[in-house]
Amino acid sequence: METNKGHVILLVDDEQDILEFLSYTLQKEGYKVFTATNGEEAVKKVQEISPSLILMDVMMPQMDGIEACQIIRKDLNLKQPIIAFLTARAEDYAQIAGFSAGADDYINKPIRPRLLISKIQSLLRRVNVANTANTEHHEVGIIIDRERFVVIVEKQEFQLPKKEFELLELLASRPGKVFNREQILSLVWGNETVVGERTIDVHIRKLREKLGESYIRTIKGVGYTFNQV
Amino acid sequence: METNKGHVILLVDDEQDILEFLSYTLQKEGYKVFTATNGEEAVKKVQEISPSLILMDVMMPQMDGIEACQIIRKDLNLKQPIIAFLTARAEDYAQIAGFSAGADDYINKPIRPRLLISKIQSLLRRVNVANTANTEHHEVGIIIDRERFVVIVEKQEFQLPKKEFELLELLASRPGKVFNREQILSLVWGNETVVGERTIDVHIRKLREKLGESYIRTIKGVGYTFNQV
DNA sequence: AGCAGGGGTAACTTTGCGTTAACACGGTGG
DNA sequence: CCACCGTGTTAACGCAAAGTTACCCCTGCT
Repeated sequence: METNKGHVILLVDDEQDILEFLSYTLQKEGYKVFTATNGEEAVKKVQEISPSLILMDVMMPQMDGIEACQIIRKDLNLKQPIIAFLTARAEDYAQIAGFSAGADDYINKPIRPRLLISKIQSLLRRVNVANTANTEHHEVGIIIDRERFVVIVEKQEFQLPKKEFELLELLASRPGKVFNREQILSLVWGNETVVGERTIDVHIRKLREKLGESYIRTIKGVGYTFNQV
Repeated sequence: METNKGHVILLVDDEQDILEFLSYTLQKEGYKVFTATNGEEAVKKVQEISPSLILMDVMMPQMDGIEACQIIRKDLNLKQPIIAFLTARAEDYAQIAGFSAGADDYINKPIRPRLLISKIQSLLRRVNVANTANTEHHEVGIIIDRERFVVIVEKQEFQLPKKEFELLELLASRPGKVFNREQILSLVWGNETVVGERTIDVHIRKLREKLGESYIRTIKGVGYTFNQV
């Protein structure tokens, strides 16, 4: 899936071994990877390369991850990246502090590569949605907030059930693109699960009921698309 | 960083060499350092100087660290300091006892100065986080006081048990963010401990019972979130 | 020993999401 | 004009997730 490629990831850890290992793993997946060995350096790099995602150790010399996180979050000139902390066990409190400092997720050491990749994918999917949503939402008037699991349409906030949310998230991730039923099924439901075709219609119906008729358009014989304009 | 300065640290160890060495290291970083050579002395000093942080050896003559820790924790008149034990590696058991006596962390000997500094910074940040959290949550109508382990909702004060407190603390650390069960389990319970899924529900229930129904919202199939507004 | 409270589990209930089934409707081609 | 296809719409049902309650074990205190 070429949507994974091209994302810029910043790795921050004081241990060279870990940096190399992760760097290798992620580059193999097609990401552009940059590194830093402490918080101070990380903040500088963020300004230079404006990454989509930061994977950062909590405990580091010079400036630790939480402090760096706070600084990045406060800088309104930055394109805000997703920040995930790497933590060893027994640092529970640091994790909590991490959340209140503005972290989006955490990943526990020791790192399992496969799990890491899949977490990264799901984190980066947010960006697609958030970005397109943010840029488009002025025109479209819709905001999809995955973190809070709410959708805001014309200043009205909706709390959608899981599947409806995921479906909307998919469609809105690329406004104008027509998703066919096969794609929708495999992206929202997954490749294994087999459900009847009518299921999609029903969820579309519920979405239209809540958001209004104008957001999702049917292309007969093809699929559905999230309305631009 | 300015926030580090001005913190009062109490060192407790029976070996004069260590006291001097640590004293020197920490003073160089800008902390105000006091010392004691046994538990008894430590307890007295705490009352006098009311430190933010205590670094204390476990094994000491007169009164050992664990006993001193218990006494300090029980004294409700004290501004509760953060307590970290200094331990040799072979004292695993003492560490466990230390946590149940109310310790916040432990630091293994031999002490690596840089690591020590960074740990201290992260420990002391708790105080800051707790403080900022207090002000933030005023809007929400809830105050979470980590120092006194107390939650205040609409002017009513609650003494929560540890697990309930930690769970609430996590959720409230980022109002609006949805935490899934996996995250909750690993952040509140830790990664190794395996507890049944229903355990979370039960604690959520107890919290709702005490705080009222409106603070914690369930997002079915996703997780829980602390309500804004 | 006895008691109290925290923490966890087990078992049952409740809820509401996701899915299906059944039918309606409109366009299209034979 | 009607048979068919793709989709819209609604109601109903089953099931998994969350709620709830009671109970047990452990620890600490008296």
